[in-house]
Amino acid sequence: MLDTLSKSAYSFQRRQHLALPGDRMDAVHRVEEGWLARYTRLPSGHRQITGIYLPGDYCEPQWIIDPVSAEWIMALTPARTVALPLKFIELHAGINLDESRFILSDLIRLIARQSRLVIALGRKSGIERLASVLLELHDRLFAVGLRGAQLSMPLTQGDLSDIVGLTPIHINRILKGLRERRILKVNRGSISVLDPEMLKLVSLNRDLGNSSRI
Amino acid sequence: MLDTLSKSAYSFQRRQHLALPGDRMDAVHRVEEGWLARYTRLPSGHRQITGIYLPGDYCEPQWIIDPVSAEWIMALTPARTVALPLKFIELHAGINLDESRFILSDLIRLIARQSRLVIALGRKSGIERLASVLLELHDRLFAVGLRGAQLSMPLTQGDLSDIVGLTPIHINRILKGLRERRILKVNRGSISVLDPEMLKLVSLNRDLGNSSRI
DNA sequence: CGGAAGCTTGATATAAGTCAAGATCCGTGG
DNA sequence: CCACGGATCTTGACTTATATCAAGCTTCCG
Repeated sequence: MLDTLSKSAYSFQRRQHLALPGDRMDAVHRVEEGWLARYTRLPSGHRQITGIYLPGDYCEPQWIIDPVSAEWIMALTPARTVALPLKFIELHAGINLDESRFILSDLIRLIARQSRLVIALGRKSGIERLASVLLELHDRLFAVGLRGAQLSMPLTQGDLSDIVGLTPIHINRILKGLRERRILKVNRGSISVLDPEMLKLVSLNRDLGNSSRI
Repeated sequence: MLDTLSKSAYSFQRRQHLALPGDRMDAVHRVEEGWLARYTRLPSGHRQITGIYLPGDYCEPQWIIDPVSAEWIMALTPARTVALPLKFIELHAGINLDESRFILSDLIRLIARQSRLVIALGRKSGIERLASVLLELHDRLFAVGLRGAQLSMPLTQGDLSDIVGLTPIHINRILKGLRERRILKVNRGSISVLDPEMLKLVSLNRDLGNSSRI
């Protein structure tokens, strides 16, 4: 009973922020529906997205340790979350141990995802980066049981460019190639993966990615 | 007494590994001396460094939550660490609370550093990336009280290229420019920051970085 | 119906990579 | 003590991936 009382539902419109840098938070949010992003703005005005939260993820699990937001957290689509107040998931209090363990293990996944993004941005070509990111999102959706139409990814070409650090124009050209090769289905504001195996190959192999001349 | 008994000292030669991916760890290491790096290898053979550990840092604080190493951990210089066995820093056990809090707050810093690296790799030019990374390392060294000669950074141009995701050749050219502008002192295998304020400006401003024609 | 957000494509510019050749330093074995 | 070989650094010439600039198109929504 305490448990249900302690949780409350939130909903966000597209582009609405869940947190701003410096905000002191009193809850970790579990995403029920929709997509969120954490991002930073540079002096140049550019935006870099440093992580994506999907349904089932805890949004900013590190708030369990330090409840101050370090970045902007924004809904990429209309979204619903459940707020899990920090006072009910105190680390050493012996209450809600399960929930706190889930959150901490999500924290591990967050770190692993950030590492993979560093690797993609540091050492992969444009097409490989894009393929890596799309494949990872596809697999994460699949893993939480979202199939069929739900597997379509509500990302703008501008969003993608802010994840992989490329120009929207260049994203467009890469997507064109992958669409023509029947690896992706690309609509305005959404992308779906038609051929995950092929996408995997593209994400790994520079030469494969480049060969538009087959 | 228990406390001293539970900690043991390790030392590593340059290039020696502290952990390999998949290793099950039984301790978090606190770095006493020297530099360590976490990195991943790509199919192409390239290496991407995803983080640097300096004296005072806990090496892989996430092992407190999941004691399986996700990446290679290697000494960049001869290094000494103290191993803090996980069984003595059980999260919810109420023992060694202080140490466990330190480790967890280090985890937060790890995430923040990874985010900054993503931002640098995604949205900054070569010179800005290099400046950001060098400045961050400089500031971290300074913050733990390493001054003077200790502030010199034992990084090879190859190491730097694997941090910022650029060719060693290109690193060399960028360093040349920064050396000529008296912002850095560059020796074989080590770099020191002569002018942190200027380096800060370079790390923020694309135009400033480009202007070799002053 | 109009305007904004998003997408598409072409032409050109530029940052960074690649290839090539040496130079310099450093540890190690004879 | 010296010679050798490997790692590291340096520089030049050329190539390529990606950015920039420019223009127009499409879809959606108020």
